[in-house]
Amino acid sequence: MSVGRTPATMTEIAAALGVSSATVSNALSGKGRVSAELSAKIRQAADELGYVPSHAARALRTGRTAVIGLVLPDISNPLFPQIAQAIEQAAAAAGYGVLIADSRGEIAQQTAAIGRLVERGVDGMIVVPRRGSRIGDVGTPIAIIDSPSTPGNTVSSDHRDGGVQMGRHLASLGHQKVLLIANSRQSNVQNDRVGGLEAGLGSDACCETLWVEEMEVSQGVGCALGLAARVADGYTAFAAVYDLLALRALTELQRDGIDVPLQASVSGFDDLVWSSVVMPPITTLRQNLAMIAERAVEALGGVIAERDAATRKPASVERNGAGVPMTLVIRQSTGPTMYSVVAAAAHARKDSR
Amino acid sequence: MSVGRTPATMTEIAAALGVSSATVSNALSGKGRVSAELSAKIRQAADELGYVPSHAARALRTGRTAVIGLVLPDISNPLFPQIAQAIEQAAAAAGYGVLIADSRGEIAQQTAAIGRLVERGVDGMIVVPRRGSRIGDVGTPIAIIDSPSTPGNTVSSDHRDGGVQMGRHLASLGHQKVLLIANSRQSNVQNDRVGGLEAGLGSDACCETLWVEEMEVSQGVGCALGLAARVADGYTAFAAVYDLLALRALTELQRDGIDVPLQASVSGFDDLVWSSVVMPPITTLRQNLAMIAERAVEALGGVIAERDAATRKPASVERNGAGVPMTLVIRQSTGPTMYSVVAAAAHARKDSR
DNA sequence: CCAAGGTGATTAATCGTTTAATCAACCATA
DNA sequence: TATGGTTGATTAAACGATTAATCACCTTGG
Repeated sequence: MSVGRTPATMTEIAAALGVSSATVSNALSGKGRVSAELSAKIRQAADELGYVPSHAARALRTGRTAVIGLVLPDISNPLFPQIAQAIEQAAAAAGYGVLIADSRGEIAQQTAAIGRLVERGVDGMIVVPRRGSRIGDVGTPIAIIDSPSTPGNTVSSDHRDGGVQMGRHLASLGHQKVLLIANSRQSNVQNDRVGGLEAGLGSDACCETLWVEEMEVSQGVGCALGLAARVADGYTAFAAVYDLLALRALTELQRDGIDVPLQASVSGFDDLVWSSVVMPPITTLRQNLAMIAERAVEALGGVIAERDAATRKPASVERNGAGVPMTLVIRQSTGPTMYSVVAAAAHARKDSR
Repeated sequence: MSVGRTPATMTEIAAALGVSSATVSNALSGKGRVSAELSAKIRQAADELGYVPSHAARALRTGRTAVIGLVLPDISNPLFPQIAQAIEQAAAAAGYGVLIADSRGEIAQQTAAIGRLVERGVDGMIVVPRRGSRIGDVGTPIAIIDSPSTPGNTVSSDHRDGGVQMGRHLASLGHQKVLLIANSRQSNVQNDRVGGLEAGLGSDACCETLWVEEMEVSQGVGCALGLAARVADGYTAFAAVYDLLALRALTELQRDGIDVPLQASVSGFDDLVWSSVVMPPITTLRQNLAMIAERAVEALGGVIAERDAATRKPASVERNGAGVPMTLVIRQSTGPTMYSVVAAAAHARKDSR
């Protein structure tokens, strides 16, 4: 291949064609006034010489780096890869590179990470904030991916509606007594989902929410959730607020000899990798991360454009749009309660004979 | 805060102190000859004025961007977040920013992603290659994270030794008939782990390897692995080559009413998020990703330094070091076989009376 | 007293692109 | 034939840091 060559510069192209470098710049950017024929010749020469624009020079001159930062919270979040992938793809399509910064859980680290990105001169950044934290103005355009209830330039899934969908799904299967499993009351996302679930299940359903984080302070991290007892207590479904909790519930139930979904249904959120490979595969809600990423990048691009139009205000425009819909993925971890199954079976028996 | 200010430049510092900008540069970089007192004054002024070096200008002048690229394979790999985090941390410590590039599984995408990074002028890149792919010379320093059996400038865990550790652990629990569960024969990492497991279990153990990928071509993706039948067949342990497979095995066994670890043990690799929260928590091997990342960044830094010392060869130095050790994390998914438990219980009963 | 050497600072060029300002033709209109 | 407007290209000045070359000054030794 022709790799390894010293990449040609505009000046070289200009010299090769006997024109000025300004003309080359104009031709390639399509900005100034260049005759069509010369423009074509320049483009061709650029191709032949293997011209690669110098991002550094361009950044120096224009003050824009064409790089955005991606700040992520506790990276242990298994949804992270998908978000990162989606953002990277959307950013690449919009001509941006993506610089990552991990905030390692700590809120101070989040600020530090943002600072590092700013120093590196990113044009803007997309932040998935640590739950319960607020991002201050850093003089750089920011877009936030969190929950629609977060103020600011936010884009996110419609977590509440997702909850509603799942709630309706469970209700339609006949579940009346449902345990909602969440982790932290601090999380906007989790609260939205819980709210949605309650709404979707309807007012005649009996549901309680188990906040795992609180349970763990007394019983230790990774403690059993005591779900078998709940089943004995009449609960027929466990709706977790994200798949990791769903998995925890599923395995605990199975270990205690409870059949899923025959004796109890289990559902989650986010459709993480394992959700489809465990046995039974988990019913969950998938986020449209590609769309979220696109919107985030687009929103960010908008703010960036505005900002260098009016180089006055850092202008963190509030363009909080509608939430991106989530799609329900029904698998085998949810089903009718055993009683309805039995009833239906009896019904079928009667019918068939 | 003092954010939002126009960041001061070297020229401004120089003007404020009535010295030349070259002196400021020398003082701050500690390179040229500057008197100690002037140097101190300059440093102080830099602080007060809130000097932030322009990466763009520096990059333009020196040709080095202080950014490295991180190329990842199928991003769905749940280990990815941890790798990314570790790399980011190590890179930040070494003064590098990390630009991500996702190769979305496709091998062509991998090449494209690498190309994009090169165009952006990264100083080097760290590649976690798609399994079975080889990276060509792109005229940019590269470090690879894969398996010690990969040629090139590679750093990785000692997967084989990890397998040996797990094999010994299982053997010590009395397991003689073990099913190894892997996905693809193409993967160096998986092959290393399988080899290690076989070695660790010893020659008198009976073990077979189940290649899930091959099974799925005939039975469909996500098919049952038929482990219950294996248990009936005398298998007492299932050693998966990564945690996702272990999870799949665990849930399948539990669904079929087999008690883990009483009737069968299950083990994995990588200690992914869920491994500790499922019930029972999974025995696994943890990679020392922090160390791997450090070494990768360090190795890359070395190659970069060499390259701009001798601006001749692209010099992808072969500095294939020893594998980084993995650590065995014993949890509740592995235990003695039921028979030995029964035997031990009988033994105990006899002893106590 | 002069040459040699060291020290601390400055000068000026350079990296590659962008862009405002300028200029030379050329055509059309008064 | 001047005047004015277009068109197509050039000039030259940035952007901010680095660095080789130079310079002025001071010390030291012969």
